[in-house]
Amino acid sequence: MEVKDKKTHILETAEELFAAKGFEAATVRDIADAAGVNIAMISYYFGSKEKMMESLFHERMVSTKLKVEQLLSDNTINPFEKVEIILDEYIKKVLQNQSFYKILLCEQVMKKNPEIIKLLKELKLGYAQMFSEIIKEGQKKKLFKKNIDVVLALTTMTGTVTQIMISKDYYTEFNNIQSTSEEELKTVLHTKLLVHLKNIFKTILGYES
Amino acid sequence: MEVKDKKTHILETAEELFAAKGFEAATVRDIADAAGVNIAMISYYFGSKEKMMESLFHERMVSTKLKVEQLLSDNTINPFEKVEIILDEYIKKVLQNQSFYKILLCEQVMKKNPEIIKLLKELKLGYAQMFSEIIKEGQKKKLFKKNIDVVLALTTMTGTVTQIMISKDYYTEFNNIQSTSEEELKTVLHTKLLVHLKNIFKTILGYES
DNA sequence: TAATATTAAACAACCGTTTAATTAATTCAA
DNA sequence: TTGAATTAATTAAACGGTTGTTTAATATTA
Repeated sequence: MEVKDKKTHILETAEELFAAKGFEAATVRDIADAAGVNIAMISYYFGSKEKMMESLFHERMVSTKLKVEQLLSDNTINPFEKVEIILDEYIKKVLQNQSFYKILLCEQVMKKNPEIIKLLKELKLGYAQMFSEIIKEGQKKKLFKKNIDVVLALTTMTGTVTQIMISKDYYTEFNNIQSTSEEELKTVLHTKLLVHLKNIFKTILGYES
Repeated sequence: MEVKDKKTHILETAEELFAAKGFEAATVRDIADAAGVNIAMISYYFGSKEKMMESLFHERMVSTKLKVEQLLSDNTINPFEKVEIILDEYIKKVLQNQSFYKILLCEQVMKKNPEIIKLLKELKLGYAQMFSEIIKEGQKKKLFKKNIDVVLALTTMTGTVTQIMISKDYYTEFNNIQSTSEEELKTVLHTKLLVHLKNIFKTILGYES
């Protein structure tokens, strides 16, 4: 196996264990064992356990921003369709990278690693700024109402999707669909969440289709 | 100081440290030092660090269920007003017990302690059941629409409020209100969240005031 | 006097990281 | 293409420090 593949493999293993046990409880021995490498390799490759976590965040967060930026400048799509695309992309991303978003959630609670909270702040404010411009565009075209709370709107999006992720077992149990496979459940949740959030955002934005 | 007061004091100190550092990172020495007691007192009073955590959850979760149960059986209040009360009470509770709800959030992610996830499951499903009955009542009176996804609705409530709690610094920064005190901010957030969620729930329930 | 509360010290186990030795891969003149 | 020289990768073992918990002695209260 190549060096880069090995680093990636360790990072993916660490991601799963951090999500399942938390950063502190997932020991470097756990991670090394699960990845099938020597303990010393983690310091050798990443410098430290903490820097490994930072590497993970860098790895996972670079790809996020690009798509929204190019979406923003597309004049052939109307503002609410842009919102729909953002909702769809976000739901997809969270459901397909649940481990990382679990880690992200806990990291937002603790705010312990300065490098990570810096990265997160940039991403969040940048995201809010871009979303804000879509809203402004919609307001100019008289499609959206005035005085929309951008952060509150995005909070409902991230909050709802994140919350479903960490409590999907209650969802299946309450709705008696425990038998469905993980992959099926993802599809169901994606569809349900998208319809749910679209309706909510129509209200938030004052948009009438 | 009485024994019960002392136990409560330790538990409150632990609560703050668990929320700030996480369960693993907050050591019994941290907690004992911060509470001004000997390390051995934690095992003496609670049995172990883990059981101390369980004590905290028992302590914080008993008071939650009662209010909603008596609300349910009150026939003088119409269904949407009941929903409004639930929203108001939940927002208040989270904003006033942020440390606990941060711990709760992380614990939902990890699902490590069986005793806690059992408690949580009971509470969540019970809550959903009661909320479901309010919705049924509203549907019978032709106030709410059919086919309402109860869990999804509650998810938006808990998700939005929880997410605001862990990212309120972005809220203040984006809206340029960093100068406001913590207590003022709570009031502002309570008001904003309540209006925001009321509108959302009108959509979700199909209720027209 | 008996039960309870509190303490400092010690316990074994585990933590993340480093070391020093060994193996594997790469480089490059012949 | 070969084979010595150099660099990189991998290992087991050890490092000092910290972890949650317990002990045995002392102080406090009933």
